[in-house]
Amino acid sequence: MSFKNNLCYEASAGSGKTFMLVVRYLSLLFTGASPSKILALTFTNKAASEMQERVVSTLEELESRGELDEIVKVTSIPASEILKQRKKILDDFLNANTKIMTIDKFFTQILRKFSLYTSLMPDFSTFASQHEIKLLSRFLKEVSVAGKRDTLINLSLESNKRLDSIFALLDSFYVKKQELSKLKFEKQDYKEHEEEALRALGELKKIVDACKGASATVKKAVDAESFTALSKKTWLGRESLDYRTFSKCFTPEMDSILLHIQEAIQKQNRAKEANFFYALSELLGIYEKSKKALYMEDSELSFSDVTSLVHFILREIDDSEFLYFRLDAQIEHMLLDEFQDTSIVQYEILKPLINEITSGSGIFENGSFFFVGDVKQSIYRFRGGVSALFGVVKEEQHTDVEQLVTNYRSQKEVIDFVNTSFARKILNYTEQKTREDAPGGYVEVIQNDELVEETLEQIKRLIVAGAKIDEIAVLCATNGDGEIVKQRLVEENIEVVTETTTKLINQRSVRAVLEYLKYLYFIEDIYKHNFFALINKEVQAIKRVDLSKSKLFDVVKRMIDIYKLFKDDFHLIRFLNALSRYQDIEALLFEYERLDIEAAASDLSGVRVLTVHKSKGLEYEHVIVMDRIKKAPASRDAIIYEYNNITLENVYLRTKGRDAIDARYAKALEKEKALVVEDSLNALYVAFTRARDNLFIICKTKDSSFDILDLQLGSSGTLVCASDTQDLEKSELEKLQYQAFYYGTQSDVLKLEESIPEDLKAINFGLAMHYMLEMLSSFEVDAIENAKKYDDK
DNA sequence: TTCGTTCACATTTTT
DNA sequence: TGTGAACGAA
Repeated sequence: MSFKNNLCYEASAGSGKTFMLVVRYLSLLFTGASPSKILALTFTNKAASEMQERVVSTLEELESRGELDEIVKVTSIPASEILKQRKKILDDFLNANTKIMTIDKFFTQILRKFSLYTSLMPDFSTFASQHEIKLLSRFLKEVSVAGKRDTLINLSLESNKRLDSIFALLDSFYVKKQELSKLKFEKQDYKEHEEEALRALGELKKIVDACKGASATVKKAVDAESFTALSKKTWLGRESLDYRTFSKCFTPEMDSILLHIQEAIQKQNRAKEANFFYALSELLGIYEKSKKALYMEDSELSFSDVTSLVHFILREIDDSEFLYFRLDAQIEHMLLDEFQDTSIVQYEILKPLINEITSGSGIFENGSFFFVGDVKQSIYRFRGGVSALFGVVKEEQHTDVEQLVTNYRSQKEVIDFVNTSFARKILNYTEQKTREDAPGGYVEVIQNDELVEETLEQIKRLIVAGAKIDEIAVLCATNGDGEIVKQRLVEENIEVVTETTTKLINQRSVRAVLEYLKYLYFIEDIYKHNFFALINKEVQAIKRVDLSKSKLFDVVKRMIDIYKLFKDDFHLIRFLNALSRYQDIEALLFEYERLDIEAAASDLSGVRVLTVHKSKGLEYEHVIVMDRIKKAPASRDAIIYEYNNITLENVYLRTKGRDAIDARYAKALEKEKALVVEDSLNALYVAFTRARDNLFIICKTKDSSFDILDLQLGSSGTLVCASDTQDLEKSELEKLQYQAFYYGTQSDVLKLEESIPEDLKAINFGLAMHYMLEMLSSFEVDAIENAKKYDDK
């Protein structure tokens, strides 16, 4: 096998994706590529640091690592030669400015480099989102100035949407701006269609009125004063009115009237939708302008701002050849992880670079392109990920495709279960193969509406069977579910590590404090009631506090004393700590939504509780997948984006019942629904494939998220947890290796062990220093403190 | 008994 | 935006 310059792996769960990424990376190093010219992009910081660490640890222990054989195969360099070079390669890697990072970080770096093209200062900071309240007020001001207030008000009234949801839609348009630019929206008249529909309804009414045995129901059915009332009638979706309600009065003429009404409504819907999108795109310009003004002012960008700006810079600026040249000079090889989660814009940004690399001309003569992913594990559509991109890109770039089909993670029973569960549900599902030395495993599907209790039972059962507590993971659908499980386990004195991301400000105790402060500030009874509800006490009067005279911290502390609240509550202690960053109560009340601090993590050791989404890329000996406690929310994205492969073909406004009347809309809706089903299937696939040995699935009887899989209740295999003797052997083995490392005779090993920590520290310090100096706004002592704070996230 | 309508109600995933 | 319960009518 020779090195392939343009290669992709379809890597199903547990098939050694990270292994192959590391092999690829190292193969490049061993064939002479400079580490600073290899761009390796991941989606999470966790994955990026894991890869960085794996590269180092693999190099350190290369002679005993499986990667070595694979590198030999890929590079055709003999093992002895590779081992000879190992130390130099490792040194080079540690000393180089490596480019293993998240895709967002990469884009942020590009933007910093070229920020002047957008009149931005390079020291901007990035957040998940911009300051919403500020943005909103700015936007409203700009709308006024532009004389578009009527547009906004009409849009809100006619679509029956509140300002905040309009705002959300604007943002959604902003994110997809580039894709939407191909679609044109025009203003249309819809009133004529409404009149037409009502006129036809009148005819229907006449027939019913003339009918002697007409029931009250049928009379009510054809009674509608307005178009809105008419559009709510459920019979509109019928093919014929020849059914119970109309039966006594039915004439064939009624059906032709029905058809007539349906056509009018369809036209009205389409016209209104066109108007809606027209108005939305009119306001989009203002929205963008406000966003821009705000991020210039605050030097604070959201992730989507960064992406959108980078796209703008690389596309719109005349000098783009020069820009790419500057980028290119630093990148020859590209490795993309989890490619199925990439969004269209992200790909559009990378595309010119990839094209250059795959065409193999100029400085890219020796360049290479490589990506891995698994469309079955695409669960980030809501964030813009388009899994169809995977297939399109491998066609577009004529990439060699290889499948990794052996699962090195799980035992046979788990793999068999996953195969049978998903083979009939996922199109073109490739069966995963079991590795020979993993014939065991245990899977049980349990139905019990007491989800949390059942989960607890299974955890106890695992512990009794000898499972180590750190090797047990509970995967749930939402962060809230995770919190509930955690609390229950704590009650049972079982140690828990929550990896759910629950914001500090969502904690009960913190919310109570906030409600209390809101009451002091706004003096609205609602906050008082909220406060006492949150602390489980009878509502009583709250003593007023002069907020201008007391320090925020003291006010809160006194209040905690008075109400004897939440003793030893870690969340509250964290919150008190965070209070110092707010100057006064106003700053707090208007800014706290953006407080990004996460709730205090519990123990270091214990049962892992996390969401399925969080669990991606992780693995555990024993996995319990718990059904969602609450029922799934109804799909409520107001805009349906219709894709054909990766091209945005059309947008629709989600309207109840419209699918019965409008075939085009029905098709788009069906596609959207299929994608939603695919998302939930993929989420389950991710969840099930986290398990190495034992997998428990706990379903409820109604509205179960496992319904789509038609699982059989029952168990297969035998429940075995790593026994004590095995554990002993294992730890002894580890110990031996460890000692050899320190007291071994090979001097180079010893030297390596000594030099790495220092080198890393020195390198990191150097990088940090360099970066800090870059961020320095002026050569003054005060500026240093500021520069130190800039985080290159 | 069954069909149809209306009303009240519940409600996510994250770089 | 769906969905189950409750109610009303055939």
